[in-house]
Amino acid sequence: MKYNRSDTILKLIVEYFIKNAQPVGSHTLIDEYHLPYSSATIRNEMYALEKMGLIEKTHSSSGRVPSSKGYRYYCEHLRDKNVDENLKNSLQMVLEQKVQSIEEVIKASCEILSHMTSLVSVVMGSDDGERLANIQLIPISENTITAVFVTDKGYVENKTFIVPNEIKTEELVDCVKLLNDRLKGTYINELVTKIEALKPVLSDYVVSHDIVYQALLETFIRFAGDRLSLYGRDEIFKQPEFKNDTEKLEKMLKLLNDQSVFKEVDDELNAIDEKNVILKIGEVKDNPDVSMVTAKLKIGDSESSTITLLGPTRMDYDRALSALEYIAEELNKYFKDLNGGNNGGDA
Amino acid sequence: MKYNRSDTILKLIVEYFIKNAQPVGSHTLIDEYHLPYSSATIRNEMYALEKMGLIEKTHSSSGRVPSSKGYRYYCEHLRDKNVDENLKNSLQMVLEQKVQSIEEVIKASCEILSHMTSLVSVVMGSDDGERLANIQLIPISENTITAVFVTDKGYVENKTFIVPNEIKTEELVDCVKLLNDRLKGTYINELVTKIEALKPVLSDYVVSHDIVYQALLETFIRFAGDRLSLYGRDEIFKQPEFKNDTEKLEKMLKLLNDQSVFKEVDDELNAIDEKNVILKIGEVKDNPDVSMVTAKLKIGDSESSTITLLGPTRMDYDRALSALEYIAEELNKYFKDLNGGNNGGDA
DNA sequence: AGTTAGCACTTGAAAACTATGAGTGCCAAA
DNA sequence: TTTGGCACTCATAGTTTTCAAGTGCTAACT
Repeated sequence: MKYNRSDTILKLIVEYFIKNAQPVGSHTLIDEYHLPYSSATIRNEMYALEKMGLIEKTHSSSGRVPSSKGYRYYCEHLRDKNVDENLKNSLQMVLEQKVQSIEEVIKASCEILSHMTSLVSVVMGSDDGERLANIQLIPISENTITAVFVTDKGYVENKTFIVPNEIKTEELVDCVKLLNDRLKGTYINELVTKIEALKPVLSDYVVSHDIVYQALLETFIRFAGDRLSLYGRDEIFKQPEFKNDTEKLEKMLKLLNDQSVFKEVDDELNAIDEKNVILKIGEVKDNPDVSMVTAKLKIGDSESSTITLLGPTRMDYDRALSALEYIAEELNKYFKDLNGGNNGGDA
Repeated sequence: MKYNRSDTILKLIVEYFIKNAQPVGSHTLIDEYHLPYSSATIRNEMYALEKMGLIEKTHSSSGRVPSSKGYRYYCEHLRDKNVDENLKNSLQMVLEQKVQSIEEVIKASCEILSHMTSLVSVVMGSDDGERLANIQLIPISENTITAVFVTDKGYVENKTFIVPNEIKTEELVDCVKLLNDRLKGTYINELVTKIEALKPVLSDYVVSHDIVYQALLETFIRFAGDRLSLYGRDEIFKQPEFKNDTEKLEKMLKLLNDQSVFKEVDDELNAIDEKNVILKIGEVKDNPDVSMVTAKLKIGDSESSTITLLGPTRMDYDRALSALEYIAEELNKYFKDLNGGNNGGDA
C-alpha cells in the first residue's frame, strides 16, 4: 500500500522508534530508509506532524518520539497487518491436537503469543452472571474434608476443612444432595444470602450442621471474583524500558495482578458490540509507560472472557495486534466448532 | 545475655548493616552504640574478625560487611530471639476464628509473616507419596464437562473439556464410579500407567470411551507436581538492594517461581530429622544476593510441606527466624489440635 | 600486654566541568 | 516547494576535582 509523504514519515518514525527505543532525527530517518528527500524537508514534515500532536520531542533539540495519538493513528491507518507464519503454524499445531482441556489450549496459545511478541499475555474470565453448578464434599482423611465448588463456567474453587468429629459417609452423601438441590443454579453473588436461609434446614440433615454452615459461609463470602491467568511474565525483563528502571518495572508487575485493569476493559468491550479489540496506549491506570491490547474470547457459553497482551508503550503494535487478532479469532472458531455450533443459551 | 568484646562487635556490625545497608566503620560503630573503646581497638578486633572470615571489606579502605559465615554465626550464637508481640497477637486472632479452611489459615498467617518481616512468604506442598482420592466429572453445559481430581492431601486439579456428543447423565455416573473404584488410592506418579491398563475396560462402560481416555491421559501426564503459594510478593520492592538493581530484582523474582528451590530445601529438612529450620545465606541457586529461611509445616497427614521466608542476604535474620519459628510452631500445634491428636496413618 | 592517639594513605561517590554530536529552526537561494 | 547552510540547544559521556569515611601502622601510654 502507498501512503502520502507525511504518513510515510510518521510510519517510519513509529517503526524506527519501536525497533530502536531511540528518538528519531531527520538525518537518521534518511540514512536508515534511504528516503529521497533532504533532511530539511523531513524536518518540515516533522514540524507539521508535531503540530498535529502525532509526535513529540523529548527536549527542545531532540529527535522525535511518537505520542499516544501517533501510535493510535499508526495502528488504525499505517500498520502492515501481516500475521507471522510461524505463529500460524505453531497455533495450528496446538489446535490439531485431539482431546484437550480448555485450560491447556489457552495455556499453549498464550505461550505462543507471548513468545512471538515478547509481551505478557493475560486471560481473564469474568464472573458476570456466573452460577453455581455443583458442590462436592470429599473426605480425604479421617477428619479432613475437601469441599469443591464448580460454577457453570467451569471455574473450580476448593477449600479443605479439618472437622473435629468423624463424619459418617451417609451423612455426607445426604448433605451433598441437599446442598446441590438447594444451591445449584444460584448466582454466586447471591450465595451468602441463600446459605443463610438454608441454615435451619441443614440442622435436620446433618449432625454437625454448624460446622458445615460456617464452612460454606466462609467459602461463599470469599468466592473468587474475576480470574486472571498470566503467561510469559518473564518477557517483561527483555524490554529495555523496564530493564533499566526499577520504578517502572515495579508498577508494571503490580498492574499484572490488578484484576480491575482487565475488568474495566472487559466492560468496555461488552458495551460496544461491534468492537472486538481495544487498544490502551500509555493510559493503563494512569501509567504512561504501559500499553495493552485486548480481545474478546468466546469460550463455550461464557461471553465475557478476554485475552490481553501487555507491554511497554513502545511495543510492536503491528505484531501484537496481528497476533492477538489472529489467535483470538482462531480460538473462538475452535471453541465454536467444538461446541458443534450448538450454543446452549444463557439460561 | 553478655557476650565477649569480639562477639559484641560482630553482633553490632551485623545489626548495623542489616538496619542501614551500609558498610560499617570503626568510628560509626562507636558513635552509634557508644562503645567504651577507642576506634583503634575496634579496628584491631575487626581485623581479627576479618581473619576469621566473619566480616569482609568491599574495597581496601572501606568499612566492614558481614560475610555469609558471619551471618550464620550471628544467627546461631548472637541473635536476640525475641518474638514481636504484634505478631503473636495477630496470629492468635487468626487462629481463634471458628471454622476455617486450611487455605485461609495459611494465607492469613503468611500475610502476617510477610507484613511483619518485609519478606516474601512461600508455602510449598510437595507431592511426595501423594495419592488420588477422588475423581468427579461434572457436566456444566450441554457439551462441556469439568473434571475434578482431588488427592489425599487435599490438592485439587481441574480441567474443562468440550465433548462433541451429548453425554447421558447415567453414563457419566457409571464412568465416575468406575474411575473411582479403579483409581482411588493410586500414587499420582503411577496414574498414567494405571489409566493405560484401564483403557479396554472403559469401552465396556462408556460410549465415548476414547474421549474420556484421552482426557484422563492428558490430565495425568501433566498432573501438577509440587505446589507453591506466594504471599507478600510486593515486599521485595521495599528492599533497597532490589530497588536499585533490576538484574538482582529479576533474578529474585525468577527464584520465586522455581519449584526446585523449595523442593531441595524440603528434601534437606526431611533428611535430617532433628532439624526444623534451614538457613540458606547467599547460597540460593548460586545467587549471592538472596537468603531464605525454611521451616517444616505439618498439616494433617502430610509431612512434607514447608514454609519459607525469602529476601535479600541482608535480611533481618533475628526477626525472620523468630517470626518463622513461632508461626510454624503455632500452626503445627493448631493443625494437630484440630486433628484431635488423631493421626490418620499413612494409608 | 593491651589500648589508644596520631598520621599517612586509599577509595568510592558526588560534584563540577568539558567536550561531543545528534538534533532543531530558520532563512535565503535553487 | 525543496534544499543547503548555519547558529543554537541540550542530553550524554568522559574527565577531573573534592570530600568524607575508611584503613593499617607505629609509637606512646596505662
